[in-house]
Amino acid sequence: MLPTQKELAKLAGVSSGTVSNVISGSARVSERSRQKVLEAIRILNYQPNLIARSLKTNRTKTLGIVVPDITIPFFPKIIRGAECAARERGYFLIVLDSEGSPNRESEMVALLRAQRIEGMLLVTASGEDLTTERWTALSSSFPVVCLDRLPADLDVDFVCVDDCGAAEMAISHLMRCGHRDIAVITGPLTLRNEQERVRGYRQALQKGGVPARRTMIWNGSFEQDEVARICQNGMLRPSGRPTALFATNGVTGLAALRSLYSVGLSTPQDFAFVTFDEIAAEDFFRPGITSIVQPTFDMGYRAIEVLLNRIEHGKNGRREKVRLPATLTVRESSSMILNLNASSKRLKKVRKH
Amino acid sequence: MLPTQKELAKLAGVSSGTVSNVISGSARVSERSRQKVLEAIRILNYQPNLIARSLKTNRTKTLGIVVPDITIPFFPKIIRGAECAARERGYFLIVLDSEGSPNRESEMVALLRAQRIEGMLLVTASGEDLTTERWTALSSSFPVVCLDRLPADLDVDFVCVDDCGAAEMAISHLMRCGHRDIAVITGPLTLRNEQERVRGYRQALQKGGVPARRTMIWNGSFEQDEVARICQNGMLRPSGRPTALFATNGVTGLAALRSLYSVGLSTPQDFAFVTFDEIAAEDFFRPGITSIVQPTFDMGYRAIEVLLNRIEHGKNGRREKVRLPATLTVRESSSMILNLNASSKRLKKVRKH
DNA sequence: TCAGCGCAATGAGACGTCTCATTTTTATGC
DNA sequence: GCATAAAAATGAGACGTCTCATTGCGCTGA
Repeated sequence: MLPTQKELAKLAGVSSGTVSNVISGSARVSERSRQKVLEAIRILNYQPNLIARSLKTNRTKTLGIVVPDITIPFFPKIIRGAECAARERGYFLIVLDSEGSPNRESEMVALLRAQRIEGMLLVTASGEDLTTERWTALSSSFPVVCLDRLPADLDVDFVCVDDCGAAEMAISHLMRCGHRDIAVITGPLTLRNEQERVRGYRQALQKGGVPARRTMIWNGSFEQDEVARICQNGMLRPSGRPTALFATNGVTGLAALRSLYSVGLSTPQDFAFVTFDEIAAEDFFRPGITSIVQPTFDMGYRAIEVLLNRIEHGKNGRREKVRLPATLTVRESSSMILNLNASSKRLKKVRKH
Repeated sequence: MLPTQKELAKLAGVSSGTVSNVISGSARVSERSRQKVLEAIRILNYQPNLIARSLKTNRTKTLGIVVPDITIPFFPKIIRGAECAARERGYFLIVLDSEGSPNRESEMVALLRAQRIEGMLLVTASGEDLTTERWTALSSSFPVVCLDRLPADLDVDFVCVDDCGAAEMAISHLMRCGHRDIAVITGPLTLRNEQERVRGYRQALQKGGVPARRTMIWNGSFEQDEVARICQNGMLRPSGRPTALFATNGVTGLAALRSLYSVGLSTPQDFAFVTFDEIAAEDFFRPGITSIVQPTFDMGYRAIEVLLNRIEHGKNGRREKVRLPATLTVRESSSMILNLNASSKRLKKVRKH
């Protein structure tokens, strides 16, 4: 149906080898032959069959990226950066969604393997599940670069944000506003970067001379209901209530905020709030949410660079470990200097309801 | 490197044909041989080479989707639905981003053609540019289903929302709140669905007995600056100012809102506001924005169904034209009954600044 | 004129799979 | 035990491309 090189050869009156040489530019061809072939290409509207080429060359010029949930805005932005870098270097990018399930993640990787892709970016769905064996299985067929979420204690190429430093920056900011009782609500702590962010939280408190208390570290998840329960318990308790809340990721942060609003608490009146990731970047929405903004495009872009490095310049050699800095965008949810009296008065009213 | 059927055959002690039959299930194989082959597959960790299979069968089981901007939240949601439907039917989905450029769009389609995909969903970047010739070029190699944005006057398979009806619903809602001076800010009117949405706007006004005025129809775009200029001009003019604004898409709507807030106008105090698409779905952000919510997942899902129908059951036959209903989510940006006095007083204050 | 050289062009073969015509094995009935 | 039919297994060939060893050709200098 679609024209082949053989047909081009017949039309141009040259051999199939010459046609191939014109198309791939892999050998010298006389100007006369070249023109005849190009003309034939034009006439037949020929397009090389990448399938056949891949079979012969054993190269697909295709990369993959697996993310846990493409509808979380964080990931499309990363994908954009990755796709851009891939295209610039002449590679395709296949996007797959593991829907947060390690099983589906393995399926996706198997599919990519069957498609003979040359490398993959992985934002893993599994945290602790990513054991050495699983990692070996995942990365046995092609290079894999981890993105955002890192497997614990494995020596792999990765690109992520300086989670610890960013969290520390956020907490320091809250402390400068007068807060001492700062709670943190986390996602699943099986994820390495969640741990790092908690570490940054602790570190900032320590530097500020405030002891980190267990009752202020709320081990949450990505589940709306679970986060709601935890946050409501923590915020409405009679004593030892935090004046500020830090969420270690956007999904959890949104769930926390949603749940607290639903019981009548709001930020910044009742608690200061800072979250990793942008929830609503638009400054005219109230409350404006102070956020740690990750360099999403760059993360995707750099990750592809690391991956192609690995693909094109050897499998061995030191793993690249890239940590990009994040920035803090201060908005009203955290910008007020703490006033303990006013806030505890308001809270009493809320509790009466 | 990766094991092949030939190696399986040798290990299992059967012929390559038998191995193939076991793997593809295309012919009867004795239980004994089947077990031997399965065992060999297990031992060698064999995975079929889809490249080679595709070359032989001329089928890739791969579909494509091209969207104008993956970072607009609307599209990932569609992609999710499409990916889900594709996977259920055993197809891959390659996601590409045309970045709103018709040229890049053509490149992407060429790439997909070279990859020998079997069909494609297209949210076209070009509006008026999508002439019959261009369409023929795009769809000459495989079936194409248009999504969301439709080419004008072409008989194609498509899935979109009932744009006209949804817009009509939004405007009727505003009229029920007492508004008569309702402006509409559009995206590029080269896009067919933008036209449809304006048509719905006109239709609602007509049904309500209000003449549509040219000064109330603001022909905008996706560009922040252009939308800002238009909206600020329209909203700050001395007389004939609209009391309500309807945006025909989320990108334009966000730009409009941003620009009006930046000059001190806000909704719902100074103007009622309704937009196509969700800008911030979270109900605790103020102002809550009344929005037309499209069934994004379903759109993607249905589009794949239509596409696979076309692929698996013949290229000919009537084009499927699917229009899904959208819903209106009323929030505070439009929920107040119009009070002309209050609003004009506020406006004067704003203009003085 | 012709050997020697270098550039062009050639076309067979391979990549891993599936298909299908053919051969071999097994089962059945007498 | 043998003829026959049915079932199973076989392996060569093709898909479209690239590669590479070989051939063809024109030019140079002796």
